[in-house]
Amino acid sequence: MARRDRDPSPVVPKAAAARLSLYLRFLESLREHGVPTTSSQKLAAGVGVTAAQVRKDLGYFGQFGLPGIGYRIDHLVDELRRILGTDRTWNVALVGIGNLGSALAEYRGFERQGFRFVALFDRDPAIVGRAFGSLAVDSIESVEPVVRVRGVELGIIAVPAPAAQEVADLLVAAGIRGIYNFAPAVLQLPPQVAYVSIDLAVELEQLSFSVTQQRPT
Amino acid sequence: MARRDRDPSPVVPKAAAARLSLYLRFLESLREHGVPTTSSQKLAAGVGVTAAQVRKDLGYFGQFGLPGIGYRIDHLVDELRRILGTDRTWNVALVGIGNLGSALAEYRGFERQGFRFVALFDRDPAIVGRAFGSLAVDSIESVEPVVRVRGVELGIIAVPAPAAQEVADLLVAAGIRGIYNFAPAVLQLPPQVAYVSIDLAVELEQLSFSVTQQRPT
DNA sequence: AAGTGTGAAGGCCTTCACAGCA
DNA sequence: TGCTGTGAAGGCCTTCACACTT
Repeated sequence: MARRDRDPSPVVPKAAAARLSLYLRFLESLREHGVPTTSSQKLAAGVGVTAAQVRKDLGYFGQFGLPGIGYRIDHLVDELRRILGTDRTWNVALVGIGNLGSALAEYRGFERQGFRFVALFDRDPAIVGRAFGSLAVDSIESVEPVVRVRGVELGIIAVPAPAAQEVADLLVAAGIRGIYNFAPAVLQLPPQVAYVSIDLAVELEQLSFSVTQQRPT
Repeated sequence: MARRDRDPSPVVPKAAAARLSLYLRFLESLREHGVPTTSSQKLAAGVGVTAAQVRKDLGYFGQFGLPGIGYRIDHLVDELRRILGTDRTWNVALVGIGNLGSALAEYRGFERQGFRFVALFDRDPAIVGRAFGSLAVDSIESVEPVVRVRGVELGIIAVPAPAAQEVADLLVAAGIRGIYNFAPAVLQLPPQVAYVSIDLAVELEQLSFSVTQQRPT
């Protein structure tokens, strides 16, 4: 007996989605140089993949190219932004204003892509109240009301590993929709909350592994 | 006609190597709690993969388990460190002492895994000379001699995107063996130089993509 | 009885190759 | 002619299943 609604939306390989951001970065830099169109070949060379892969990846989301011509950069940039969800502004909260958190709070790269910090939290009373630009650090106690009032949708966790799960639970309880975790810990989250995790030391270990194996990544 | 030396060393899936670090983190935390042994099942639950995957991944590097018992944690930690190359200390140089670079210079997580900063560089005269712990920031001009004299093997790039390739070239010319890049740029490097790249904003875009698709990563 | 190590099967992702369009 | 879009083929990675070990 056939099941209805089996796999309702197009299945996009996770790896393909990850490359979309790289394509977008490269297209933006081309646009800054006034280039009007490009090809899958040039795009591929710019981000270090094959031309077939570029076409296949874009093909999961629609038809954006012109046979014989290539891709109109303005158009493809708009489409990629829409697909990635960065054609709008996201309200972001940052929890943990230590070394890494402070740097993230001042990092300009997020804002450029449509991510805006609207709340900063820390547990340490010596840090609560400190100002970053026009934003003041709030106490971790006030996560729930602040997240709701300011319409925070994404949370960034930059606290020590032992506190990470607890912070994640707070953010989830406050209704956050996605978590970006820098703590070296694996978080347990409900399936409806999106999750991206980066462990800076793990990545560095991958480098020492590559060097040790005498093989470039 | 058969080719000699075809594929001389065991082929390890890249993804498998990446998980080794996660296994190591989890094992270290178990050890801190005084646990003497564990199983592929428990290890898998701790890092969010399947037990078969754990056994397969470890199987690429040797036989570390005891049938009926599991894995001796002390032993497996030592083996993983050896495999990942973190059973020794690595001398690391950090280039670009802005917000992110400053945070990385003070981040304790690297040292804990055997990575030691022995040189800091920046182009800005206002930053050169500033001290981080016992380390002073050197001018970018002195990369080559400093890298050679202090035996730097790995370089971390935390400069703006337009300067990243130039900095990478300097590090390569100085004889560095691996580069960890935080700049939102794709670097061209000779094949013998290992390469790991993280774009913090790209990862955040993956989060907004997941939320937009209403699908957890 | 419990749990590893591993060939075989399966599935997903990448590469190939070319029809079709500008 | 140049380049995209896309089925088909190929390859890599994951999952399965069980022989084997303690």
